[in-house]
Amino acid sequence: MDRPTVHDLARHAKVSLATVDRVLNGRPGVREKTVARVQKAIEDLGYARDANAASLARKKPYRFVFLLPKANTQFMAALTAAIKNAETVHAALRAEIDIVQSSMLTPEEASNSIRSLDTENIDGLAIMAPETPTVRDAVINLRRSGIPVVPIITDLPDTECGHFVGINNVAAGRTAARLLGGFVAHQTGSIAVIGGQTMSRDFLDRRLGFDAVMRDRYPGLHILPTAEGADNAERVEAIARALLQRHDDLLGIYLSAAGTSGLYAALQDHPGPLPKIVVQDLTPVARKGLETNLFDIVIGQDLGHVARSAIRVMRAMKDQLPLSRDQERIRIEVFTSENLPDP
Amino acid sequence: MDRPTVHDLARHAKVSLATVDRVLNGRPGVREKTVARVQKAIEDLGYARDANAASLARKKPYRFVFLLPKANTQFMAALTAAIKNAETVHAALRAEIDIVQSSMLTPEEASNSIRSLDTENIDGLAIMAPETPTVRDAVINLRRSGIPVVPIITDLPDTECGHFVGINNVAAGRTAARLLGGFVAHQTGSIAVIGGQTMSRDFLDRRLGFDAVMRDRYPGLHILPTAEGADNAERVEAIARALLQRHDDLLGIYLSAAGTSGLYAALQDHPGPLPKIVVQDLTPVARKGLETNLFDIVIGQDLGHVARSAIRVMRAMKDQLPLSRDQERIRIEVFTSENLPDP
DNA sequence: TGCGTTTTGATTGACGTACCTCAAAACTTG
DNA sequence: CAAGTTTTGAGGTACGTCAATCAAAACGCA
Repeated sequence: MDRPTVHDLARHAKVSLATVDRVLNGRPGVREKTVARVQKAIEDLGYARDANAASLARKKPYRFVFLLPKANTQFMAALTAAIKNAETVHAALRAEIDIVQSSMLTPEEASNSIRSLDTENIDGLAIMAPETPTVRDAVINLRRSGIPVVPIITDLPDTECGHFVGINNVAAGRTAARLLGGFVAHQTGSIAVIGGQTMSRDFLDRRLGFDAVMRDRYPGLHILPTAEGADNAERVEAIARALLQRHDDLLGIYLSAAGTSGLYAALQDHPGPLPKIVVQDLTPVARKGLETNLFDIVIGQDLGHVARSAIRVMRAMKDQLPLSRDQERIRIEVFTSENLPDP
Repeated sequence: MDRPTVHDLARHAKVSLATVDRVLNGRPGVREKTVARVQKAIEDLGYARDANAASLARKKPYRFVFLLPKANTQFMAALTAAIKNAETVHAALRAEIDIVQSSMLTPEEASNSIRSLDTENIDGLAIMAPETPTVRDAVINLRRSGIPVVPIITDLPDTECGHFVGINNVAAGRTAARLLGGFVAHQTGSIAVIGGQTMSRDFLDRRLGFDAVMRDRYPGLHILPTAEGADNAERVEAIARALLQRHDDLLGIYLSAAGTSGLYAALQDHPGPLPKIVVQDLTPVARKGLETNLFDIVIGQDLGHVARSAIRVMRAMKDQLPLSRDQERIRIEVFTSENLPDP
């Protein structure tokens, strides 16, 4: 009934402890046949490494890297803060976290920043990057060389990563549409969507979901062509001012990317009734927007949960531990001024 | 820079390892003066027990009890399932979980079920119970005798428990009001609230929040007197049918307690347009209600998170470990048919 | 002061894994 | 089949805590 140990593995596979250890920790010098025998024993006995004993015995801490795009947004500030905080909380896991921020505006920059990582001394990589072929190749390379890679915030499909840590962005867009639509469905008029970086998968997914629900559930509303805010507050502000001025039937705006403070500024000194506003991510200015009733809904994700989950997932991948899908699922959060958590 | 160990404590407090161990694990036979010296050393060095080493060395598992009201609702079924699941996920914590369900319909029953626990062999208690003076006294008794107690789902204020695991129910009610109000605010008509057990603090808090937001933000809507659904599907069904029949200006219903299947049944065969529906807790029937568009919004909380968090909190209290408020905060979830998680 | 009692010290062996060394055995290759 | 290389075995130490033992010291009390 007790959990099997390495000793049980050795006995069952008819090899020595040293060999089991070599297999478990990927050390060289074991014939394939023997590796297979040990792995069969792992299967047969349902062995799972005792995480407590492992991290106790381990001298060197794990070295995990978070590779993030360099952007001067409140969202990125909140994300890096959450990662740093997770490091201290997870001190028991003996994980050292490096946050690497590098410009990823072009596909070349993005894949270069992946390739320039010191892959020798890395136990895992959590990455937020645009989905381009070069990025995909660079990530697949890392995976093939045995390094756990976990996409966070924005998914990288078809990169053999196995697990994405972040919300379902299609569902987030759908939710935004449902709430915004529900608030204004009794009227006829137009709805605007302000987007971000075109290469960014998360933004594309959200728009996809938003458009689908608007089309199917609220056909009476007119969706304006998506404006490119480029995650930039000034651009977003200009776009928002133009929208407010030119469309007197504007019922709602969904800001599905960064640049929230631009929208806030535009709304702040707009005379007359405001459209319903849904924005993405509970940044400080988004919170202020809710508190001042300029914004109605904020769709978000718990960045602390994202950071902690990414660390757990990298560790589980590194040590071939099972992970609980249930615990690692990041939930879409819906904030109004009524349910803001304490800052 | 390394974390201090028991050896450092012993040296700093000028006592032996054995004495440090006695203090740390509450074993008898240490003078108060010496206890104080050791505790000062803990303070000075910022010592925190290494959870990995502790759970590795520990022979006997922790014994935690979840004391829940006996009720044949889908919510309770989901809660017990989540607790059982958390036990297997947290196998590494060496925690054995007992779920005790006992009737708590009267204050006497409730406090009796607390008193009848075998407090000798318990390392912590997670409790969901109505807030009555007798319950409060029983809980305070437990706390005074050194047993960690954690209220879950519904809070027990003023019981010296230190931490509540569950959502802010006032905020949940406020959120329900904001969304329901937002959906119907352009019309005039009435809104119904169906409640549950009167003694239940969570339900009272939700109604409080709901009423406040309705009053302040949507004064045009008429709130009908709260109907007592008693967490019972048949009663709720009867109430809902009566509401639908008698109030032809009924714009929305907030079901803030159990009995969701009754509401579902009443709506299912109601001819004509339906009011907007907000229900509490993502039970199977609530999910079906969203999928079939009978319900609009479900307010919930992640029961898996509640169960895991309660276990972590009990363990932290038992071992005097610090806990991360951030990680233990349970978030209010807002579900629509657009963001239902995979079952 | 001497007695018994309480408090403290010194020491030891788990717990399950990581990581290291050295030697023995099993293979390969010419 | 000998020489070299690769693979395997045997064994030990360490990680930080728990839990227990036994002896020594400090204390209270007559």
